[in-house]
Amino acid sequence: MVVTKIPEVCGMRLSTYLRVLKELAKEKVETISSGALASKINSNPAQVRRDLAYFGQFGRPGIGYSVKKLKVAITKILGLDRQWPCALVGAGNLGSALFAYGGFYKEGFEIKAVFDNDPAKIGKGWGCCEIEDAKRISTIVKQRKIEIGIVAVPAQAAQEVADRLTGSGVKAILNFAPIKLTVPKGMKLRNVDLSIELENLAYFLSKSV
Amino acid sequence: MVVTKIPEVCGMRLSTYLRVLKELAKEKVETISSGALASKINSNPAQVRRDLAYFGQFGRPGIGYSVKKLKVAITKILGLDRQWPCALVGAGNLGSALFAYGGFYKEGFEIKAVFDNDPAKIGKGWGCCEIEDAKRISTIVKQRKIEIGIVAVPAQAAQEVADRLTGSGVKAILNFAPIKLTVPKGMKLRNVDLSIELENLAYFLSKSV
DNA sequence: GTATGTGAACTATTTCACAGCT
DNA sequence: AGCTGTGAAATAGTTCACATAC
Repeated sequence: MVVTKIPEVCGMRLSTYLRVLKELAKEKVETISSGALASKINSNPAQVRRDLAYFGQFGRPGIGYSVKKLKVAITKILGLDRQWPCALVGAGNLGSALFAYGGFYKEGFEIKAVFDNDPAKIGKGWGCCEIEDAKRISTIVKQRKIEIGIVAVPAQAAQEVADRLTGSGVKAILNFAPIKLTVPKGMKLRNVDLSIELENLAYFLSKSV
Repeated sequence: MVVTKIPEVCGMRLSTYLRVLKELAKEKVETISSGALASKINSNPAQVRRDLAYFGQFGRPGIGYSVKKLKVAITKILGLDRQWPCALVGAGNLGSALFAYGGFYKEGFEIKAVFDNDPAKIGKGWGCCEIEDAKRISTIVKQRKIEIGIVAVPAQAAQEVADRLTGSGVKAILNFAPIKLTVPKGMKLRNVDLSIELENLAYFLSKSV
């Protein structure tokens, strides 16, 4: 196939395919067609086939896709065939929720350090981690070869945290602070903004009246 | 202007514009150009002008946009000029974080009820709310005229919760459970999936190697 | 018959570029 | 001069439809 630009959203969809495939694997389903896969999520057969075709030829005409093989293939495409050492900054409510949320660990995202700047929290044991002083981000990130930073601090502290993370070699940041972070070029940044999600609902509700 | 279809992502961008405008209003800035606004977020002047033009003519050639007027206009477009009664289902870690996160209330999203199915939690006071039995969702949602449901329960409980919410007149759902919810047509659904966000980072990191 | 992979058609969205207003 | 609003062009992404493989 000719080299084609892969749409930005494709990665996101691969994640959802993978989730379905894992479910199917558990149920011992052996093969699945693009149509059947599409109907399990909000999609259509052509979209599924196209998305997969960007990365190779995984299916067999007349048969469909081998659940097991496709699962392995997508896991690899998404880079989930390895561990990703993460640091969580912010041990407040949101930080706790993220830490407790088991979903990360399962996919290879291992929280190797937790930081906060509240003296009352520093030193407390937290699962396997001990909460450490945010001042020590640089040292520890380098030491533990952390690659992804999760920013769960208030807006006004977020940029400084991001600077420390990027300055210590983190390659990507998942930002929960409701602020636009400035990061060096080449750094991957994703924002999850809870207010904006709700506002978006309000927008659609208002429109449809 | 000719009636044009408004891109899906436009609402999301309006939210970010609004955030900047609020900041500017605080700083007593009176007007701003599309270029200056664009440079404050990751955008460009043409995009900003186009987004605003979908909804009317808010700017003045040679001058720019009145910060105050544009703020009011976008607030209205996004449906944030009113209160949105919300129900939070799930009083676990994530639920707590969402409840504690003040950002909602500020924008008119008022959490009018909190539900859980854990007997140890039911009855406990939680800020102004009392945690109520998830069995009572229907009654209370109707009673309090709740319009938006926030689902912060484990995946296996999410569909049932969603069914109860939609069955009691909720018009939109913000879903944090890592599962594809099925909702009646016309219902607005947004998903925030923490694992998928992280997976997406991993995907981009893997690609760029 | 069934289902893939993929050019080609189509649709959506962004960006250019400029007439016209302040 | 500076900046908006908007046709038109360019780019991105989705869906069709069919040759081909099982």
